[in-house]
Amino acid sequence: MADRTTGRAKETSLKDISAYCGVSIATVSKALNGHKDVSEETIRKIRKAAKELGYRPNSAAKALKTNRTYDLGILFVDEAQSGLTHDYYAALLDSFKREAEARGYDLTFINSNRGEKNSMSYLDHAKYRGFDGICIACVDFYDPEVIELARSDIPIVTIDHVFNNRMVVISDNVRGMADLVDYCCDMGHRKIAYIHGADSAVTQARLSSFYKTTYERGITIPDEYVSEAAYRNTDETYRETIRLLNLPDPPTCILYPDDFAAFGGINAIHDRGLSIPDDISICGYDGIRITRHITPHLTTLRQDTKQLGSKAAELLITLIEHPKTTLIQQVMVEGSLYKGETVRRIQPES
Amino acid sequence: MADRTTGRAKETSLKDISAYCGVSIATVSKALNGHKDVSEETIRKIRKAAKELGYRPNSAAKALKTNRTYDLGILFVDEAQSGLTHDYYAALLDSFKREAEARGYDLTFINSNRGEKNSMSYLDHAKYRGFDGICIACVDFYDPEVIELARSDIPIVTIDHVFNNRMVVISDNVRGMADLVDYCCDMGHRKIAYIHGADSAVTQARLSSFYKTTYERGITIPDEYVSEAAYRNTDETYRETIRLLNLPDPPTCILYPDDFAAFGGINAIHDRGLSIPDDISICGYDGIRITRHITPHLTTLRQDTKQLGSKAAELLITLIEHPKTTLIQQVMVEGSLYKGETVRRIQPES
DNA sequence: TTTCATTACTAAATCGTTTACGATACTATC
DNA sequence: GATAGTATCGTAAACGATTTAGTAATGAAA
Repeated sequence: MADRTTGRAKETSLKDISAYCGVSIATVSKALNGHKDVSEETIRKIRKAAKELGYRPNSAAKALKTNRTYDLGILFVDEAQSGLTHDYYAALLDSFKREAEARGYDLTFINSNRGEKNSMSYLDHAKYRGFDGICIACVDFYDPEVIELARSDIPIVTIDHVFNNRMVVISDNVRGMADLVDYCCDMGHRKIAYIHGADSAVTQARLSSFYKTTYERGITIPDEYVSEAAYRNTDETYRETIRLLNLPDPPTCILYPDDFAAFGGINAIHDRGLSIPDDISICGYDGIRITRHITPHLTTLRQDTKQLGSKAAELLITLIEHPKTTLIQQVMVEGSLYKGETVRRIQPES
Repeated sequence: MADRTTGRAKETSLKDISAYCGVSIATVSKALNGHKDVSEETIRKIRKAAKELGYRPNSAAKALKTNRTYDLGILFVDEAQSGLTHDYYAALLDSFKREAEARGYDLTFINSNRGEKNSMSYLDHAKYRGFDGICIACVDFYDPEVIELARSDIPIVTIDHVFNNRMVVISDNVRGMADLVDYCCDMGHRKIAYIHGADSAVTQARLSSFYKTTYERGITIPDEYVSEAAYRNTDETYRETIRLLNLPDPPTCILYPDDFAAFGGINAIHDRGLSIPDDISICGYDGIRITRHITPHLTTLRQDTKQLGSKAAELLITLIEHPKTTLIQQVMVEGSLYKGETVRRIQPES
């Protein structure tokens, strides 16, 4: 028999098995789900029949009855350039996906079809699909729709942004930036500039850590050594790098918002006829793959995306499966310094 | 009232609205779905109640009844390194996602939880979730499970691999490689080497196009100019590049499997103290973002991922919504040559 | 012999929708 | 005034599963 609307063959259901085996639907269900009040023999019979008839459970029916979908929603907005095509987030998503799937959960993108006839808010969409839990990773955290979602009663884990009373996995940007700055100082640099990314919780953490660490090392950072450039924007870092190089007292080391943006600086430095790291040292941030495949290898702070993603999935699923006993927590994931070759050891001026 | 298993509040259903408005559930359903046998007034009343009570449809119930999920499965296996963290595929997925969501479809990853207690084949999983359609993008196309899926009765679109009687969107690798080779020839190169990727339909298309185009330009390619290196593997391209440079009669131009792999060649060339493009010319393939942000800009063939992804989604959804009238087709998407700066104009030897 | 557990099974309700079909009332036509 | 047509709404079955409560049979304990 074929479905009228899709034209596809009808799938076999519990009813078919029950008719085939001469037992009730309830027994079939229980047998297949491993309940104990079914005899060994009927279990065998039913299992065999299920295989023969090509039975596959129906997630919609199961979800309708149990209120569990074993499907996780991921909010991953790829406006402009952050998102799927962003190495850091892509790696995060990949790791999250792996862990979730290993634990028996599927992944579906959350979206609000703005502009569509039946557009829904993120929350509407999440409720509509009945996600067991949600991961908010790459998004404008001040978007009202995101906040609405974060305030809902759906289990949620967030990455790199703290919401009140919600689970969160954060990359330790304070420690990361401190490691980076410490390394530069250890290499003898005292004139360190920082071109930081656009304002966000992440940026703030890195920026304050930058100031704190340099201060602790007895370094005073002149205002003109610190400026802003959008993440992953090479044009802006190019411009800011030129500005830094033009300074009467230019820095000996420049920190960039991220690895990709660092390429803007690399170009600016080369265009000036200078060489890295002989004439000037640079650092990226993130530790994307390409940094280890260029010469000289880019000095950077590698964020542990594998850990971040899998930990997020682990926490979220624990929260879903043990809502009472799981307490909301905040997990910090350390990155690791990748020394690379773009920071040269210099003799500090006396 | 709260759900016993999840502890979450119960969602309002059509029944609640029907009670609230004093009409039948059927009328509420019809009113909300825009059927014409409901009076304007009751529609208004029901719409208002739905808003007040915070009604949200339940996708599981809808799917159960209608056999339509408005959910698309994507097969996107990220073994080793191809997949989410692969620029080309990530861009593809992004574009596919955009188009699908704009047309009212969600995206869920297909996976077979191998090794898990309830592991399913790709097909089992797809049937279980009831996807309306499937996109197979980045995967081993000779995997028996993939073939089983491709033979099923589910609407499918494939990217870059032709299955019998299935829709497919392919990047024109023949034309792309021809454009690339032609450009190199136009720049005066006659000693062109090609380090191609591992065997696949894509590789074969590029390789045969490479031979055909060079032949047409009157160039004979010695066997030692052609060798293999895995895609996105810089170590292997490094090794092969060194080999090429050691040749008694080395090439003046080297073509790489992809942009990323080209970095292995770049390193090898620099390590030899040679410069690009003054001493040797190189080309990548794909047109990933970074190629336009390094100096010199990498000459490459930019694949139109935006078009590939959106076209795939468009075709698939058309097939889903008009199964009778839609004929299976094969769509070819042209890439575009990005000239960059890594191929130098030379005087061909006489 | 009666009583009580235990085992193996079933009936039926239920989850939230959609939809074929029937029912009613009103209007227009002859 | 009988008939047909139209507009509006309701009844009830169905989708495929889970689960509660209950039945029937068996054996053991009293």
